[in-house]
Amino acid sequence: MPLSSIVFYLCFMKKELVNTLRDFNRFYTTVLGVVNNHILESDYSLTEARIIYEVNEQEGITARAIKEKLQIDEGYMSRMVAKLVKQGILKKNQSKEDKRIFALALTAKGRQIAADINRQSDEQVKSLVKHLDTKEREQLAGLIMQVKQLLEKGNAEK
Amino acid sequence: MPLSSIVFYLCFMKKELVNTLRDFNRFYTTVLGVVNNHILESDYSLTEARIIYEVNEQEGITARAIKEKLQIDEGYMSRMVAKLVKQGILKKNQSKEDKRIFALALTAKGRQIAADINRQSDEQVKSLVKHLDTKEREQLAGLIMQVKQLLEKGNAEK
DNA sequence: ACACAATACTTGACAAAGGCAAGTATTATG
DNA sequence: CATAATACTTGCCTTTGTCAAGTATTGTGT
Repeated sequence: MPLSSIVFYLCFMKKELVNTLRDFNRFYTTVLGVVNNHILESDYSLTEARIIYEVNEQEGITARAIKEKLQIDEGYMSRMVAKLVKQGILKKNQSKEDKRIFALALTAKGRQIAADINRQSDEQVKSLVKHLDTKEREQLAGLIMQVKQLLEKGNAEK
Repeated sequence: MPLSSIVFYLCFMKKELVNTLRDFNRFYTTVLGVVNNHILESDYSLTEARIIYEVNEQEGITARAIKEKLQIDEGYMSRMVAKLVKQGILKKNQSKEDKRIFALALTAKGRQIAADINRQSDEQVKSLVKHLDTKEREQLAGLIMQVKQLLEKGNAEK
């Protein structure tokens, strides 16, 4: 039985899930704050980076879909898209079947920037786990996937 | 071998830790956004709530210590403390040995509010795991403690 | 076909949140 | 004792985000 499991067990006996989760949330709020503020050392805000990421992942996605996935205010979303279009990063293709809808896509420049942001994000995350050896990294990857899976189970966040 | 482990294994084969972690970060950014915005339905902002929490945890903590732990801008921190003092939630006790330092503490009202925020946070977190059965909850608690432990290992965030 | 509701997005006005740099008061150091 | 360092404050500013009203388009019931 590895030490971490023993530690885990002893801890678990004293705490309830809610306290554990809240503790984790506080911890991770700071982790994300640090990570996100360093991505921000690029010229794009966290929200912009997230939007660019989503469009890169799913070309043709609508502003509405992103807004719902990322929980962004509708008006703010609209402005962000307008700003990114103006900067030549995004383009809007109006649907012919429904003129209210715009399919979003990255321009060539946008794809370049998405790649940059990806690289920077990778760097940030790498520095987060730089102190871990191979075995611990594998462990961590497994753990967080399981966490996500459990939390997604009923909350239907894709 | 439980299904989740199989799923985990299959997933792991295809992804590297960095991608997994980044995916988790995107996921958890939204989770925390939702949780925090609901706490925010109380009259206090996330940052205020975090400050109140820290003072409640450790009476006599300084603004500087909180600022460093939560990674808040110094000026912003100062204003937040001033605001909370004005609202009768915090009090500042100037140290006699070093007049630059103020030991922060909650007032009676402050403790009341801390309790309210705690209750609301509990509710929020509970709704996050409401779909899980007892066994899954125990699992989750164990997982997140291990995640935190691994991430804290070299980053010296207390 | 036509009023009415719903959807997708936009815009204006505003407030909250946060960052940066200079400033004050106090204490530590060579 | 001059200088640096620490703890906190303040002014100024930008970014970020919210809310409500508005436009254009499409769906729905009669």
